Amino acid sequence: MGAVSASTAGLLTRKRAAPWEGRLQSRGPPGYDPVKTTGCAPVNKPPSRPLTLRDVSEASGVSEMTVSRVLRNRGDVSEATRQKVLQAAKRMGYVPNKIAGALASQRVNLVAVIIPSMSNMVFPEVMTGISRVLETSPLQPVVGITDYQPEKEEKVLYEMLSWRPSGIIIAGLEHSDASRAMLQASGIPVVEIMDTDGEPIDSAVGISHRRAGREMAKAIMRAGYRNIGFLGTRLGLDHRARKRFEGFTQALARNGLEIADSEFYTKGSALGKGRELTQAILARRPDLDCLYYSNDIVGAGGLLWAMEQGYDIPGHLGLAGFNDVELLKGLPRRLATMDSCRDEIGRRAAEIILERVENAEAPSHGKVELTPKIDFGDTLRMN
Amino acid sequence: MGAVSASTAGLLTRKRAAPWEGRLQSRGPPGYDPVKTTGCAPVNKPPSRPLTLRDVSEASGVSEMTVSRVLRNRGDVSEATRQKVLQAAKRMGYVPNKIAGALASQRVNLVAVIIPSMSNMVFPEVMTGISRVLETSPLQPVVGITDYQPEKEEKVLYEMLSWRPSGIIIAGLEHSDASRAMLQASGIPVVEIMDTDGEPIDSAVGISHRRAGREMAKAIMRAGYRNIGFLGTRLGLDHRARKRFEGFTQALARNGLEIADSEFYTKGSALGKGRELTQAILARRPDLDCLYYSNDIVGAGGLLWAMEQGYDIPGHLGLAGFNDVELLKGLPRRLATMDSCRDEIGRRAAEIILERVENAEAPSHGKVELTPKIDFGDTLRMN
DNA sequence: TTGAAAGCGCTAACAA
DNA sequence: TTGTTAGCGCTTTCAA
Repeated sequence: MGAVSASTAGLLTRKRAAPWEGRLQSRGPPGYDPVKTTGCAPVNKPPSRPLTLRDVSEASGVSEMTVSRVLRNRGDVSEATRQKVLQAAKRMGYVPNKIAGALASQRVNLVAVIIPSMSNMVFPEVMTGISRVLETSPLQPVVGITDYQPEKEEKVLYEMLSWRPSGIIIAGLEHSDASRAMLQASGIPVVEIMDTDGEPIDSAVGISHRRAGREMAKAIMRAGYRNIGFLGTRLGLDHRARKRFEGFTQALARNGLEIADSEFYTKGSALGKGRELTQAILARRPDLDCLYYSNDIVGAGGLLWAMEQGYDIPGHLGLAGFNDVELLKGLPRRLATMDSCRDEIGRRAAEIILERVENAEAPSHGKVELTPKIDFGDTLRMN
Repeated sequence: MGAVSASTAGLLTRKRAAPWEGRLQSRGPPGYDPVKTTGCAPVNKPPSRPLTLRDVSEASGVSEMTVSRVLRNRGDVSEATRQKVLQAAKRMGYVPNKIAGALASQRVNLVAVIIPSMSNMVFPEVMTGISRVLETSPLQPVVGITDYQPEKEEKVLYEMLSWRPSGIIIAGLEHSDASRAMLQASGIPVVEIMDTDGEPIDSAVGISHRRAGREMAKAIMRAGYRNIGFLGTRLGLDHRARKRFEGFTQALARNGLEIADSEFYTKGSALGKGRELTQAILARRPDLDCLYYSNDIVGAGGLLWAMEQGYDIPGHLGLAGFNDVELLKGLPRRLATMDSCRDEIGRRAAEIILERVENAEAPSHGKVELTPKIDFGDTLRMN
């Protein structure tokens, strides 16, 4: 997702400042009629130069400053003047220049959101949570993608910081030294999301993936499974998947067990890979009685394949994934999984940014660790 | 997806201007060491005020102007001065202020990309195509989401235009009058994507969804199916789905057929809905011999359900979707579908923007209509 | 090769 | 309630 949605405070509705009085602002298009108005589009001279406040000022016979005030509904302006300005702006199709506004006010109502990928549905869902909260404010999210690469994270971060956003939400706690330095030096609120296994730079909201791995291991062992395989993306790029794996093996180890076998993949359709890898691992180790997948999509592939093969699930073969993706709701059986609290992570992160932007003195929240719950679905014995 | 990736031209590598000489610029972080450098993070005084060019100028004893030149590698600067400036900038952790730069140069290297949603995997895939092309240039995509709502499109568009981007890529050909007016008045290149059934404002890249619907109808009829049902999202919000439906029914009509029954949904897990709706429609009309879905995900749900029920596919029941999503590759059978050319649409759109940004005189490309191909998969008879 | 001056379009702060 | 005056941090332009 990306820069999203203006909020609704209305120039045209005369709504005066919201909670953001004096610190933040927002408004809808003054220069254009509401949706579906037919006819009366703005004057149609192909403009060589974009319109400025001065143009509106001249056209309306009101000083630039007052025009500016009307357009932001700040300060007291007489209703008459107000209308004059609004009409002129609307007629001309004036769109304010935020570049200039931001430079003058030293205030940029953007929140940089830096995430590894958009193809992994987890991140769009986090974005949804973020957007929902920011929509109630004048802040807008702007997204940068890192493709799980620290070098790219560095570049994207640098690029975003050069726009002087009001806050940063960034996935993960692992960053290059340079990235950490930039974040530290930025002087704006930073919320690291998705993970709490590590030291946040400022605040962090997420779950402990080590713990998630441990909990799932415990549930699996409690259900009596003993020969356990692990399937997933190649670890290393994805710190959170790696931490789940670590937590998982650690919990097994505490009970004197270890992973019997594992399969990893790097690219390709996750669902398709789930099939292939499951087939491969079970061909090699037909004695396996439980498979833990690094995410629900590979898990779903495995489930489909295993069902076709007629495996007794969860009786002789248990299956578990991670993420609680929406997609699972349409599978023939509900795959056991663990909610990764994506929506709440997004919302909490955005709330922290909002709070810090409104009150620069507000203290860091430190780590906010959410607790994911196991959903046994139909693919794991329950005890 | 969102603002993505800087390109790689290197301050530190002395690479002089690329094809963008004089019009565009880009560079990597000067103030920070490359990834994983340990130690020597920038000086760590919590900065009350972000650093400016003047700070670097003072620290290096070089005029602001020359510092600016070095940092953008523009104009001739002696190697000695160059090094002095670079070192100072790096040591201090200076990050240039693009707000100021953009205001002064009247140039903003951003391309606004306005799409309905991120949850529909179609759009992230288009974004990937766009990013891949823009990465070779100094332009960066910035995304706005409309949730399929014209009012929101208007707001997002207004918001984005107020940042004075260099170009706009926007999904669809249907916009409110106000939005059209803004696009027209913006004076920047506009590429409407995904659809070619209609009149573009400037350029358009996409496929004809009416034609896509017709082609699928013809293929279905050619294969001998006669009692055809339609399942999908409620039409109206999604113009492209509606156009496919129209094309589909139109082609049937030409052969004296019409849709025997249909089911629509608005929200919920698409896969889950695919199951439910398929069950519902076949319960009501057991005589149906083919189902056309408005997208592959609902189609996949239907396929899974129908297979469980033991339907003879494609013998007694044909199934077809639309979009060619990656996900299908892991299903027990390959659902018949049609590629929507998402990657190419993204790439072509970005290329058009690039061309127009480099050469303001370049003519509009008008409509670029791509041709999707039917993939019969395993769920449609081929004759 | 370097520097000085003049804005870019807007808003903060103050004056009227 | 309205207007005036200075910038915001950078780049353009022109002069040295």
